[in-house]
Amino acid sequence: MTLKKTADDTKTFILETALRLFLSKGYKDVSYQDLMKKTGLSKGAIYHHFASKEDILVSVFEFFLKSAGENKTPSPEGIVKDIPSFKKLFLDTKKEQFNQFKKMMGGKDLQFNKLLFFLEAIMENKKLIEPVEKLMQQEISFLEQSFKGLEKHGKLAKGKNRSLLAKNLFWMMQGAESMILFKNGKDLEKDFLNVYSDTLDDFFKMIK
Amino acid sequence: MTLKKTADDTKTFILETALRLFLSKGYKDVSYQDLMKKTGLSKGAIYHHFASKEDILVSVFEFFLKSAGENKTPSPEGIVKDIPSFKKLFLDTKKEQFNQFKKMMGGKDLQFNKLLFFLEAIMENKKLIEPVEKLMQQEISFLEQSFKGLEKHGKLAKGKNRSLLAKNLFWMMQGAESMILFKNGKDLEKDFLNVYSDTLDDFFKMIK
Amino acid sequence: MTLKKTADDTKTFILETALRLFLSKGYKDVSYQDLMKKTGLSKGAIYHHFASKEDILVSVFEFFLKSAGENKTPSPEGIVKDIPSFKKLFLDTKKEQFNQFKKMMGGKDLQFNKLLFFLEAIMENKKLIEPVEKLMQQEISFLEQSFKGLEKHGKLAKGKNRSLLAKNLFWMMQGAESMILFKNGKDLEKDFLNVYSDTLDDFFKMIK
Amino acid sequence: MTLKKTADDTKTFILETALRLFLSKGYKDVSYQDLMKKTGLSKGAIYHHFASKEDILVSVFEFFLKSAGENKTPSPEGIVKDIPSFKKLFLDTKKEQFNQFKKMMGGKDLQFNKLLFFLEAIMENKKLIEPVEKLMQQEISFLEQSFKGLEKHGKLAKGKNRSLLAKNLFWMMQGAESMILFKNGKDLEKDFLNVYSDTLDDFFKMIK
DNA sequence: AATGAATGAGCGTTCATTCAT
DNA sequence: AATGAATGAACGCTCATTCAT
Repeated sequence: MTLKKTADDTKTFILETALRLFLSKGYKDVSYQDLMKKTGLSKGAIYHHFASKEDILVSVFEFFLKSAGENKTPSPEGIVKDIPSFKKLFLDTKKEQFNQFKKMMGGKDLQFNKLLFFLEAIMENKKLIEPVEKLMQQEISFLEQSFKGLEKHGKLAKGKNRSLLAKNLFWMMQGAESMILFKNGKDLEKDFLNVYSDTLDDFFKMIK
Repeated sequence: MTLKKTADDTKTFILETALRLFLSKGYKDVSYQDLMKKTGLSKGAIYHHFASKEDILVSVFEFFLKSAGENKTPSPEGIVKDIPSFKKLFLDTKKEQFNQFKKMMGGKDLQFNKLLFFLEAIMENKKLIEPVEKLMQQEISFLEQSFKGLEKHGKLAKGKNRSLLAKNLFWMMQGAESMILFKNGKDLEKDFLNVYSDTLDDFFKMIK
Repeated sequence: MTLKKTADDTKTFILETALRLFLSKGYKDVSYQDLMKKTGLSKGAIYHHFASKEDILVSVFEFFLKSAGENKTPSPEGIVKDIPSFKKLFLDTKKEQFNQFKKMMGGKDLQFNKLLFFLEAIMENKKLIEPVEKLMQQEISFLEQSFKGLEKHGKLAKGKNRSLLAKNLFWMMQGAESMILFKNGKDLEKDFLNVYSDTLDDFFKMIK
Repeated sequence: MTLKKTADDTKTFILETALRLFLSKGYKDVSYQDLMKKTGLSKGAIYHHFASKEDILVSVFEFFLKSAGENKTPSPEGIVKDIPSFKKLFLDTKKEQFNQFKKMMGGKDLQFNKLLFFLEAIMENKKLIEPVEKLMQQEISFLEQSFKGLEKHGKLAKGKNRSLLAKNLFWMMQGAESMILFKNGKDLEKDFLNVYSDTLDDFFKMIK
């Protein structure tokens, strides 16, 4: 067992640092100066691992997607039996995602802005549109399978267009989420979880 | 009637040009160089009218909100009688907004990104949070009054929480809207209107 | 008797304002922006009265010299009878100069820096060297005549080179004065008067 | 021994160039354009070595003081035996300082203005007040020890306040020195040395 | 693998000045 | 006598990138 820092370690370390910075300040506002300061590496070292700032962005994006995709609950369909269990699963999954984020952000603050990160990334490189859409589709799938579970246990009227329900719930979540970013809450994590919980309640109230 | 260019004309002209640029490239990516090129004015002239880039942003923002707020349909409650009339009113309103935009954008391209504009503006100046929220609230109100009209004519079950319906529909719209930006459609306006139409259909299907 | 503001009034008003600014911030650091703000006039108005910033400097300089030259005690030779009367005359003259300054500076602060003003003025326009030297020569003359008075009343050994004494005392004063500017005294006027008093004492002690 | 240009070489080279420019034109009038032209380096390169223009000023100032402080005559007290030896020591010291300066200024012109440099530096950064005062105090000390030497050899009446004499002579020198700057002499060095010589003569004549 | 010296274009901003009104 | 719209050059500074070591 050796403590020697491998090239991969350094690359990953740069990616983590860059992700943290991108999420909190936005891609445009992160400079090599910032990266140097936060990584403790020289400009040359960073250029040795990544060909350009855009390269960093793309790599960070992939890194982010990989991290975000890791903690997938295997089969919501088998878990969700009724609305309370759906809600619990959803909130637990989100909590887990937050913990993942916090770990990524150095455990300190959760002052990130995913939306800005996505938008800037996509403006800089159109290739990133596809993975973002895929990520969204994954989340919609997760919801759809949950609805399937509900239906199986008679908690959702048969014949409902589950795919449509899932998509709409997802957008409602997204919209409600973005609202938090416009506000200046103290405890971002709590705000998010509250919004998720309320939105779920509202949703089921709405579809009766 | 005179053709003399007044100071206000120039200010408005700068604001229009800046709005166009901000919407298509984002605040960060618009430089005084761009503004000079597009307005035909010198840097000094622009600074004569606006104290700083941030001042331009704030002024553009107010200008944008004023423009967006002008074409308000007076009373959706009186107009909406059933779902088709709701849908027609909504789409007509959106079409009108698009025309307003297109006029603003010089009639040429509709390659704008409202979301990025809002996010960057707010990141640059927290005072802009409030007007954005107000604008959103106005749109939600519009929807709520439409639901009231529906209810009055028996097209919506009595006792429904109309405010909740309105908010959720708004978020669904927002989410669906943002999806368009991630895609690379040829005819942005048609894409938007289609999405609005589909989303409305989905919504009413969903709440039965 | 009329209250109408004449052109001369405005010119003088600009000069006073400019002098105040030059003395407190230095020529280089005073912009037309500053002049506009402090005079309440427009750029064009200032340019109407003075052809350029250098023109303002030269005019201000003449204005300053005229003001400084106005309060000349007519004949120190007739007044100075002994060292105490010399000291009194000198300090009174300086006090009078300060009052003149304070009036000029709007009665408020005495945070001026004559030395910087002279140096910058001269660097900008070599023609200003001569009047500065003349002003200095006037002050030296004042001292020389005082020494003449002392000698006449037997308070100064006959045969002393009064011109040399005057010049040296003047330089000592200048040096001591400049020292004040390097320090950050609270009460500049008191500091100056103390230094003058001490320097005079030292001087007479020195030449026995 | 290698001819490789090290980072320190470049830093020192920038400092030398900046000092030269500051002394001849004043801090305010020296731009990065000037620095680029005179050093042959790019703006970015200069910024790589110094964080800001103020940083350059402070560093130049320290560099100047270090250079000025290097050529200290060890013990004037042991060397000065009579007025001629005092005068010789003083003029030799000044000549040595001039040579140092000339070397610094590239051997070419001696069109510097120490006074303006000090004033501007101090106005830009109050921390520089202290070292300037210390430098002045060193020169006064030098004079005081010379007087001690004179006294020891009976060339100065016992009981004279040597400290006071030194301070006053220093200010006379300063005043006389500054006069040179107001004039437009052809041979600055000769002018300075003449003034020093005359002032010393005058001084000893004055205190008899 | 990593350093940091150097580049050159671009940034937002301030400046003194001109001129039509 | 006075306004203020407009100019264009210059300012200090930051940026992503290159490259010799």
